[in-house]
Amino acid sequence: MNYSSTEENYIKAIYNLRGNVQTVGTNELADVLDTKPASVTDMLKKLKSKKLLHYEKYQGFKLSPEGRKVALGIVRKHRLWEYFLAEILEFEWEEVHDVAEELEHVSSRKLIDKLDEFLGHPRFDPHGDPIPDNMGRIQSSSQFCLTKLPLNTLVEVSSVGSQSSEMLELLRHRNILIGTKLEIKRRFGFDNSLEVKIRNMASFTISEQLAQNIFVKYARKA
Amino acid sequence: MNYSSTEENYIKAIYNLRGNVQTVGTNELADVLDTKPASVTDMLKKLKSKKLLHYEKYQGFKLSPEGRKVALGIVRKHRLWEYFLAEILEFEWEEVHDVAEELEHVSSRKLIDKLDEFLGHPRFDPHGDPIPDNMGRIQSSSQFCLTKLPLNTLVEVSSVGSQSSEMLELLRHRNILIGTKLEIKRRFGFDNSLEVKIRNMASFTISEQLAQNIFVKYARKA
DNA sequence: ATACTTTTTTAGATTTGTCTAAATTTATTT
DNA sequence: AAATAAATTTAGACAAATCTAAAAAAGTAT
Repeated sequence: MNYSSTEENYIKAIYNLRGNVQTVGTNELADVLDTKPASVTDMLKKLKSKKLLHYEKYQGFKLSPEGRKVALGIVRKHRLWEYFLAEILEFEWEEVHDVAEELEHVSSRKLIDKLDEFLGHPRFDPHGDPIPDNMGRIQSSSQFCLTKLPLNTLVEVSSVGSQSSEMLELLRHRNILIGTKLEIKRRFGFDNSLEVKIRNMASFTISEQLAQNIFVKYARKA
Repeated sequence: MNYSSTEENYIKAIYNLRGNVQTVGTNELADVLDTKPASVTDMLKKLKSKKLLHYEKYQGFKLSPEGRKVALGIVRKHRLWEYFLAEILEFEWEEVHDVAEELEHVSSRKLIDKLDEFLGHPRFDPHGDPIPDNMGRIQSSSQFCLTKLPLNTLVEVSSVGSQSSEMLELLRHRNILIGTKLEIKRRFGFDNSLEVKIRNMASFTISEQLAQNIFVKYARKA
């Protein structure tokens, strides 16, 4: 099945609003899509008739399994394009979102799988959000980017966002490896650099660019 | 100004039908756009009101200078994406067109200029058609691809479509340089390979892939 | 120059996605 | 539980791009 850009934007917005768990409201969706509630209602009927969501009037709505699959496909495209723009075309990371909003609606399946391959199957986009694979599987959300970590919380490094040898060299030099336990002591607003503490070591600071490529999960204090 | 995908497709089709010289007919345009003459008439009025073409009813139409500028912008995007698909993502050259039809409507100017830079400012797409530069200048049409050359016509190599060192090495080995005079003696339909003759040398064959990267202009017999 | 054919345009309808304004349902107060 | 507020849906309209069927203009033939 192929869906219009508008339909895709609705699906994606519903997905982004609530992974898929709770129910979403009409006003809320109108708000993020920058449109009117009446327009949302019209589209909901259409998406329901295409079996992309569960919807009963006045009762809210949520994606169906099929709708979720579509959403993950769009998210995959969006995040791969963001990665391409930032890593290959050297866009600043704040600039990538709007362009990716357009690119994500290009429909060729082969395009996106070839792009994925060319990029080396990255698992996270420049914002640290996970990229679904070509089967629609997404990294468990218990993992997140170091840039989003609250202070003084012990976590364990679970993956890195790129395989560039320069970055891996830097990580090795800092003694940051998969499984390393660390916490953030301070955040400097000026350049978003972070002061990092690893047990038994003096704390040190790392740049925002590096932090964006480090993904962690909560560590049991054990 | 930003134009809809549909408007862009009309502009591009008019441009492709006649560089910009003669007048185009309604039926003819309906035909290449796979739509009906009545729809074409409607769109002509709209494009005229936007000053993208000269049009008087029943008298045919052609692009205005502004329309031509828009057309060249779209052609540039189309051909750069084709080049990207073929050279970077390793699409077969017959596959690139349809995907580029979608990508060409992505509007970011920065995207296309960064892409151009990343690709090394290629001057020809995988079909041998020239890529307009970011000022809308296009290689003079007196230059064309070796694959489109009639038999037994003396031409002079004027440029090559890629700078890959492997290809340049092969060209050097064949004694094909910018300025080399040659003619095509035979075309083999099976694999589209070409038998090439350079003065004072035994003729030899070159592959379709290589021919696609050789651009020539008519040589004065001098 | 009259009749026929082809091309082009008009008129009116359709689809998609949107809107406003009014009506309806659900939720919250008191 | 009645009144009020908030969220949601309906009804009717609009713009973009398309279509069909019919009318008008241009071109061609005899």
